[in-house]
Amino acid sequence: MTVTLADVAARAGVSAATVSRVLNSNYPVAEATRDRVLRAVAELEYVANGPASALAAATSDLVGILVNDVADPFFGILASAVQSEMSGDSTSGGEKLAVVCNTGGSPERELTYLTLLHRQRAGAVVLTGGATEDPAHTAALAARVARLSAAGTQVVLCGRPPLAVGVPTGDGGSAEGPAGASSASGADTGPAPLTVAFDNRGGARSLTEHLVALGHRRIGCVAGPEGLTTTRHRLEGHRAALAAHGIEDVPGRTVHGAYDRASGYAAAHELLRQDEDLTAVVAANDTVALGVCAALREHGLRVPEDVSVAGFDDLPFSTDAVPALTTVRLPLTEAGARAGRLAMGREPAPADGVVLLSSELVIRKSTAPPYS
Amino acid sequence: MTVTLADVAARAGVSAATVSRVLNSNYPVAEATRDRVLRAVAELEYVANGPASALAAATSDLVGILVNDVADPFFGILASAVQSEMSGDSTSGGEKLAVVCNTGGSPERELTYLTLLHRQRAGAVVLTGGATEDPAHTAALAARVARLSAAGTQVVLCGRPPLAVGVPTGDGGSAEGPAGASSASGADTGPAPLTVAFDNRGGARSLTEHLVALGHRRIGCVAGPEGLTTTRHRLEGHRAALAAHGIEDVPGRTVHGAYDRASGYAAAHELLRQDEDLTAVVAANDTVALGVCAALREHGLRVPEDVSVAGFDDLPFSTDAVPALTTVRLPLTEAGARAGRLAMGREPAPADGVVLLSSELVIRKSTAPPYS
DNA sequence: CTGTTAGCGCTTTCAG
DNA sequence: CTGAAAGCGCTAACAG
Repeated sequence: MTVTLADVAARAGVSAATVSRVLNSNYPVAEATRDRVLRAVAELEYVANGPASALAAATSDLVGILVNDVADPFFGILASAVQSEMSGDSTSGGEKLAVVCNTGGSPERELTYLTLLHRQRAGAVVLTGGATEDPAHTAALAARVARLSAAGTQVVLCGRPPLAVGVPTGDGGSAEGPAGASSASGADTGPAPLTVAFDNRGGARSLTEHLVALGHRRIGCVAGPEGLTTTRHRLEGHRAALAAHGIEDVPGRTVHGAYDRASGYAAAHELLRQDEDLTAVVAANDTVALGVCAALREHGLRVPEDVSVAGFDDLPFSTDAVPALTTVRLPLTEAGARAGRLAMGREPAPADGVVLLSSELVIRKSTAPPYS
Repeated sequence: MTVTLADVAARAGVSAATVSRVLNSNYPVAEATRDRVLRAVAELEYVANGPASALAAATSDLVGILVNDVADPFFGILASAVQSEMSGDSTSGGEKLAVVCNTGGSPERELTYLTLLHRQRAGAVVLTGGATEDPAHTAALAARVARLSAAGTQVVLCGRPPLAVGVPTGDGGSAEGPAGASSASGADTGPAPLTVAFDNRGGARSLTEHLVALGHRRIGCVAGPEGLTTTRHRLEGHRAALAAHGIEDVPGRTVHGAYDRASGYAAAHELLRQDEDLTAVVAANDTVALGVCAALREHGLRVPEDVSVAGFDDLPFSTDAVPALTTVRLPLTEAGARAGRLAMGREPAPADGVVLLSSELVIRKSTAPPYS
């Protein structure tokens, strides 16, 4: 049936052990023998059995990348960067199978994938995007991550805050109830989770401050879904800017919604219904901003003459929008690349395990001084 | 160290076989026993060893999705659809690890991933996006796919034409040279590769015909990268429309480039240099069309008053562009879903193994009759 | 319904 | 430098 190591060994006239050694090049083998083996491998079109190697070696060449939504360029860019850094880029022959898993923003699927990856004994896992803040989920996630770490898997969080550590068993409140008889205490805590975070708070703050500096006072805010770290941080930054300038944070001026265009569209309508005289709107991200612009246009409002609109992330299409979007640029590619390198141990981890990437305000055409 | 099946068996007071049976629920087990086992699993926080199962059962729960560029929404949408259909959607407990692999458009990486997936004994693999037409690569790809099929992996091509079959060993020309002593002849050819293809040719043709019907005669064409099936098909459709209406296909009016914005931007400048009087431009896809629009605007040309522009794919942002893009809608989500179902054997395969999905012309604001 | 018995294909000491 | 042998953790016949 399918060609095995033994077949190759037989054809090359050596032992299986030798074939294994040349294939993994982790042990000295005579030049001549190596050639013979390699030839046999080619002739037989041998393809190693990954599961078998993984089982025997207790480690696999699989590394995972979790994203909230593959169809969203934000994650696509991040994933692409992480991935190209993880795939053994022809440097060390260590071919890694870097795979991206789509959670669709569902906390359950996130946990499921983590388990699946753990099952496969993945060498590393990077979790991208904002984290759900529900306590039960946070606890479950921390537990999964701890187990992964204990199993030797390097976990890297990218685009979300560091995980609260030291969450041992026996916590109250959690729905599940893993009982006592667990493994030994302490000891094997594997590699500590690392983090590459964005300065969402600072970015949002400077964005709103830009608007305030322009003269805006009645600023609407289309925030992301509630219960997501990213949403909270951006909102906090926005509010901090408002507070710093003595502008009242009117509740009705903030609306929550998904990170997509439809949500921006609906939110803008809602915002306008609450307060017809808004002079500016900060959106949860660029995609949402596009939806906001569309809704505004339908109301006969011009951007930025009548209402200024700002996005967040600076995705590629933002520059093509009409008018080009004022936004906050997040170093997505750098973040992904560093997360990938950290995961592969190709970059020294910072002492506190956290890399904070700064954001940059990008002023384009969608914001201007208020008309009236 | 890590908890194994045996540990669970011991704790539950049963044999390993029984634990395996309740975990895989593929064999009758007494209710009481099952509960006992499940409890032990929970208490011990047991996570099965995937590689070990895969080795013993000779199949893994890994399924792969190859895409040219995760950061491109076209692939993101496709991948997302395929993936949600592949992940055991809570129906049958069969949790699959659906992973997407980013080839970055590189033929070599495509082959590498195929090998890696084969190594992992993936249960299914879907290859998305246009295929490279280089003969050497096509042969290598066909060989890899044949080997995957022989290994029992269901291969599905999505968004690319069916693979030419019957490519046995001993072909001339190929760079590599797998020698004789291969396996037995014929016999175990596993599941035949399936295909879900788009009607790129027809879509492109109707798009150009729309332009011709509007009165355009000097139509520029920004085609995708050469040597890609998708590029060739769309170009053929465009030319067929031209020919059908007796319009000369001036060579200088077609420019090739990548499927990205920058390429559209550069191509439009190039096109304008060749022929200042172009009245319309059909772009390789929507993203490219955006680049074309930007370049046109820089030239002081209005869309669609001075020059009409059309895209392809109908990605989400096309409707938000100003003006909204006339384009050809490809049923991306349906294609991905069907490919996923086909891969999982959840949908009967058509007799000839090919599902052809039709495209639909979407007329919006970026095309209009020529000015002069 | 449940336990026993063999491996799955590879890596890895441990001796040559 | 190379071979022999002992599993890695799980599944899959077979017997009970």
